[in-house]
Amino acid sequence: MPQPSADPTIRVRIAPSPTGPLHIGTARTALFNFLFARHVGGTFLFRLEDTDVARSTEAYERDIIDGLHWLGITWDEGPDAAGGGDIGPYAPYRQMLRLDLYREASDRLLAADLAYPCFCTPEELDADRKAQEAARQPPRYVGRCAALNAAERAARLAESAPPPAIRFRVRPGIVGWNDLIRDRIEIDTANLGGDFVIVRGDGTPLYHFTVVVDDAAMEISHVIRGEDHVSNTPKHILLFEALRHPVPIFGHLPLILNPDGSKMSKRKSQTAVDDYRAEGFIREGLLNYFSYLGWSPGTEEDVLSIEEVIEKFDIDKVQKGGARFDRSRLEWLNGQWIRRLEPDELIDRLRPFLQAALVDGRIDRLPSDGEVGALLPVVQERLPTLAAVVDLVGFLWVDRLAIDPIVVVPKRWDAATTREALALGRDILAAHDAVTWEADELEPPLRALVETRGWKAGDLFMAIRVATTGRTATPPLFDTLVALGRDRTLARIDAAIETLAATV
RNA sequence: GCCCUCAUCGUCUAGAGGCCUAGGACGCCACCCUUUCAAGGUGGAGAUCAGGGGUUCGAAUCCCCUUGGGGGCACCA
Repeated sequence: MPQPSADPTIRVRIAPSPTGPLHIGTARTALFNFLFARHVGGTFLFRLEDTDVARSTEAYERDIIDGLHWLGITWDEGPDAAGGGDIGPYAPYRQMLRLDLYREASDRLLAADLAYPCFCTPEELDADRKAQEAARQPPRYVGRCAALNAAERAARLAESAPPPAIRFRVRPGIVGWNDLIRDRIEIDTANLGGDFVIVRGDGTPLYHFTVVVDDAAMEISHVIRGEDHVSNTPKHILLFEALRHPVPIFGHLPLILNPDGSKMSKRKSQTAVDDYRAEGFIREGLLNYFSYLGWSPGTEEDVLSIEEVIEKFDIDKVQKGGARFDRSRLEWLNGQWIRRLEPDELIDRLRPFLQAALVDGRIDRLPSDGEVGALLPVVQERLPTLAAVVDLVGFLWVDRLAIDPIVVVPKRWDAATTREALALGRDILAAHDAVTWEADELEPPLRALVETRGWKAGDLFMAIRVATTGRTATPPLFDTLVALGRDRTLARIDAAIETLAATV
C-alpha cells in the first residue's frame, strides 16, 4: 500500500466485536478508516472489543481478521493476522487483555466521585423502565444510588447481595462536537438516559467505557464510525473529559441500508462478507463497491482500484444520508474486475470454486489449469462472479449429461427433423480428426449442411448445443465443442439422438 | 414517548447561488453486433431536485416550517 507522507498525528482504528462473522458494515467502516489513514499516511489500527464474553468467540475473531485481510484492509497495529501476538506500541489490542487499564480508570473516576457504585438489581431497573414506559416517559436511570453517602455505601457493600455495578455521573449541560461529516452536533445530556453503567457487577467493563479508555490510551486522533453511534458520542466525550484526555475528532459515516431503507440486517440482507466471498465476489469488486457507498470522488469514473481510491479519498465528500445496498450494481462491478484479472490470476481464483463443485458433485472431474486457461477467452467476460463458472461451463466436466428431449428440439423444428439434423451433423463432425478439431474448421461444413437443407444455422447449432451441453445458453458453440473434445462431443450427440428416439 | 439526524431519477451518486430546459453509473427498454448467452456499441424512458414558505435580480444549492425516512435511548457492541 502506498503511504505518501507519513503523518504520525493521524491515528484511526476499527474496533469490531467478535460476536458474529465479519459484517459488511464492519468491513465498510474499516475500509473508510483505512482509506482515511492511507490517504494521509496516518496509522490504522485494529482493536478487538471482546468484553461481551457471552457472545464473543475465537472463531468470529479469526473470521473478522481473515476477512479484512482477504479484502486487503490491513492494519499497522493490532493482532497479527498470521496468528502471532499483537503488534504495535500499545499492545495488547484485545480488550479482555486490558482489564487492568479499565480497572485503574474506573478507580480514578470513583476516587474523584465522577462515578459511584450502584446497587440496583435488574428487577428494580426493569420495574423503573416499565413504569416509565407506562407513563410514556423516555427510559432513564432514576438515580437511586447516586446520592448514597459513604456510610450507606459501606452498609450496602457489606450485604451479601450481588456486587455493585459502577455508574458514571452524567453532568448537566450541552455536549457538542464538530463532526467531520455532519458538522456541528449538540446534545443536551438530559437526554442521555441518566447516569450510565461503565462496569458490570461482575467487574467487567462495558463498551462505552472501554472504547474511551482505549481510544485515549492508544492516542486515537479521529474516531470514524457508523452513524448509529451519534447519540453515544456525548457519553464518550463526557468520559474523555472525566479521564482528562483530549477529545478526538469524530466523524459519523452514513449507514448501509437494506434495500427497503432500514438499517442493514441479517434478516433482510446477506450481511456476511464470507457469503459474498463464497459466491465468488472478488476483493477488487467488493472494495470498489463499498468505496462508492456513501462516497464518490466527484468525477464520472466508476471503476477504481483501491490505490486510486486511496489517492482520491476525501472525507469531506462522504455523503450524509444512508445508502441502500444494491446487489446488481455490486455484480456489475465484480464482473468489471473479473474481466480485468490476468489469466493466471483468474485461474488461481477459479480453482477453489471448481474444487467446491467437485466436492458437492456438480462436476465429476477437476479440469487442469491448462484446460481452464484455454477456456478463459470465452469465459472471462461471461462471469459476474467466480462461482458462476460452474453454471457456465460445468457441463464440460461431468460424466453423464442429462438431456431434456423437449429442450433439444429447436422451436422451429420437430423431433424427427432434430434427430436427422443431429445425425447428419454428427457425421460431419466425425469427419474431423484431432488435428482439425478447431473452431474455425468445425463451423464451415456445418454451415454448408444448413445451406443444402434450407435450414437456419441457429437451429442446427442450438440442437447441437443442447445435445452436447444440456443447456440453451453457453459460450460460443464451436469453442465449446473444442473444449469438450471430439470423442465426448460425438458420444453426447449419439446419446441425444437415442434419447430423442426413445421419446418419439 | 424522548433525543439526534437525513432528504437529487427505482438504486448509487454529480451538484458548494447563475455553467442545470439537473450530468454519470447500475438496473430497465430498443437497436446494432450475433449460432445461444454474455461482453461491447448506439439510443431511449426515468428526478416539477419531498412539500410549503422566505432570502436574492437569480436557489437543487442559503434560512424557516411541514412531511417522510433513518438512527439511538441496556449491567449489548
